[in-house]
Amino acid sequence: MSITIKEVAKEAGVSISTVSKVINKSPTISQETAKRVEDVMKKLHYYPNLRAKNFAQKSTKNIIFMTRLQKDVAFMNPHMFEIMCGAQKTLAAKGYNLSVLSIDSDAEPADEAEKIIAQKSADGLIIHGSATSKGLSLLLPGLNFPHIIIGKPDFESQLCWIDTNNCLSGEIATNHLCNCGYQNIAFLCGHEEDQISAHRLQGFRNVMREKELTPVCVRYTDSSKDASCVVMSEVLSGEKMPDAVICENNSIALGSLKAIHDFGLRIPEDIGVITFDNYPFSMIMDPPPTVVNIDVYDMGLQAASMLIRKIKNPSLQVQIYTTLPELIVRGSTVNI
Amino acid sequence: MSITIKEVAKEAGVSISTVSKVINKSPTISQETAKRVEDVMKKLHYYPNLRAKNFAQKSTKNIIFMTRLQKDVAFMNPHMFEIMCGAQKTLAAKGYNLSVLSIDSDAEPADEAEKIIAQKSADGLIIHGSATSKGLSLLLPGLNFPHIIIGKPDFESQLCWIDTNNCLSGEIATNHLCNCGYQNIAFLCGHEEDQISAHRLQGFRNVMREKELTPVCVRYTDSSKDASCVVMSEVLSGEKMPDAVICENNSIALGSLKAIHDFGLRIPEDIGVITFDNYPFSMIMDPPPTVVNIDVYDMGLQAASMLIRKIKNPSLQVQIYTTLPELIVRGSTVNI
DNA sequence: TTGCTTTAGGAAAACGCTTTCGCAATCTAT
DNA sequence: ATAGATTGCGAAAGCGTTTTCCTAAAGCAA
Repeated sequence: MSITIKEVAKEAGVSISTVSKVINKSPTISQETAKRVEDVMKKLHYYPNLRAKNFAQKSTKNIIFMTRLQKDVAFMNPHMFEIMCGAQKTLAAKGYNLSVLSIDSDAEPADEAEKIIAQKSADGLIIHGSATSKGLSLLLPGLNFPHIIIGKPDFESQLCWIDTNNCLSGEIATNHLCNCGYQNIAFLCGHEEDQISAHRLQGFRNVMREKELTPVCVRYTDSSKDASCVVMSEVLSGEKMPDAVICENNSIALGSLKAIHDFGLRIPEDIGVITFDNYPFSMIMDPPPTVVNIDVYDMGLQAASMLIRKIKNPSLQVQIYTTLPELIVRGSTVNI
Repeated sequence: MSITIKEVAKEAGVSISTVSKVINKSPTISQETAKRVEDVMKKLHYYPNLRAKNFAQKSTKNIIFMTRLQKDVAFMNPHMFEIMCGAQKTLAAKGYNLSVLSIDSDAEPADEAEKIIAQKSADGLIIHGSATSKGLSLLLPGLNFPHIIIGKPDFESQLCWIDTNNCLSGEIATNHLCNCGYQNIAFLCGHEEDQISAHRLQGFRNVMREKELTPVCVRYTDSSKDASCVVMSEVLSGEKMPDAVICENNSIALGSLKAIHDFGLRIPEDIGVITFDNYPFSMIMDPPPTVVNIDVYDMGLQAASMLIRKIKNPSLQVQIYTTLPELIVRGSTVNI
């Protein structure tokens, strides 16, 4: 058997309460006693049994990251893991553990959450947008269990959540183009119902109106390289030639780049291109595109620290944190 | 306070031992009693307190995935997360939890492992190659703690581990080219000291010798698009023109593709290209390359199930599992 | 000195389960 | 009918901590 608080107590000639108090740095123990006990702990390689500790303290120091995982998700959605890494970092620093729970595709997140809470297997929940549901949004507010929702802009609830401001991203992109001197700007959207796309477009329109500029056009396209290449070709053949284009996502940017090359136009001299989010493959695009990015790692950091604050101070009210988009200027835009 | 086994016992008119036995499906309880207790549990929304259970059972049903995380790791190394996802899936199915622990860059993995074990905060360890060390390899065998190492071919120890067979991958790639009819094959390696690169090259040499073919050349290059583009150009300008090239990684393939295009050669008709590992960005390469891939998700599945077997049957001896590479034929090779 | 306050440390209950052991009650074989 | 085996359930100890009280000793003011 491994060594327990009892052995430490005996070896140090004190009671187990005293050892426990030393472990937990209670102020009612004298310096000398504490020192003596600590020395014994070191000598015996004693570490408190976390299971017993959690049980006695009625806490787990465990945070569950609820999400939906499936094969290839890491390839398709690295952002989710960046968030997770950020969260893990903050949590570890605060003495918490992060564990990962995938909700099966046919399971209801609310049921899983209920079970976690009833089982007391975590002190808090970080819920990724992919694992949210109507049921969850109805359940959580009544439960008074620390949690935070990440990145589901259309998830209506009075919960703590953290998200990006895609409208602002659209504004930043547009402003950057204008500041570079581009004036005739086209906007290539993803699906019409997509909230993210809609918000980015909104930001674009805001700035254009403010600057009293008229968009060359706003076009919707499938988020595939081929489809967006076709759409971009049409735009370039249109009556009004743009000198810059905002692509709502990386796939669209990829298609657009191809169309522009096929037209024999130079980027960024003849036409500027800007898109959103920093995907790994954007580095191999030619030229690497200027993007408006959000720091998802930082989102994870923030989410975790909001959660910890909530755990330590349960009376804390609903909080919303919005990560600020950052402009990363690369080869697809330039001052003209 | 939330509801405990005691309330269930009282409500069902049985002792708490009986309830416990029902929870744990002990065969010494009659059908009727079990049914009655289960009904009460449902009615009261009772779930056993996992903290208490873990404490009493001296287990945690928790597996720690030890690795090194840092900003942008999800972008740079999606494979690690695919492994994690696979592991999570198996673990969840077996009633285990997966938690993620990142070893700080200046910390020694052995110390962390020792602490986990002493604290009894997990039943087993999945150790990613990035979080291994000499110290760990010395520590673990003596500890008799269930663990498994993933994907560090140069990590010498008598531990359970799981890995890929890169030599075999090299053989598969070479065989595929030969089967297509390519005969004059060049091989572009990464760094000379890199084990993975060396093994793939070894596989190439094995097959070439076996088929009594002579490599056009074997060249080392930096794993950057530009460097490998230069090297590939040199190869193409060499005295013996290859009709196929094996690129040891995706970056090298990218550079090679560019060089080949610049030379006005057609892929796959004039020259075949094959590389390794299925990165997301390989889909946007032109043409999408044929690759020899390893199913890392499956690696995670396997790792977890080996670990569970070891936990349930501690006398199990050292096991090594090697994932089989799979050929994914895409547009960069063809029968000629 | 006396009585009061402060301080340091110990005794024991508590946390909510599991598990061992024992004991009736029932069944089975003779 | 009786002894032995079997079955179904309960009593209680145990898991390794924390935490609440309590007490003895020390400090202090008068």
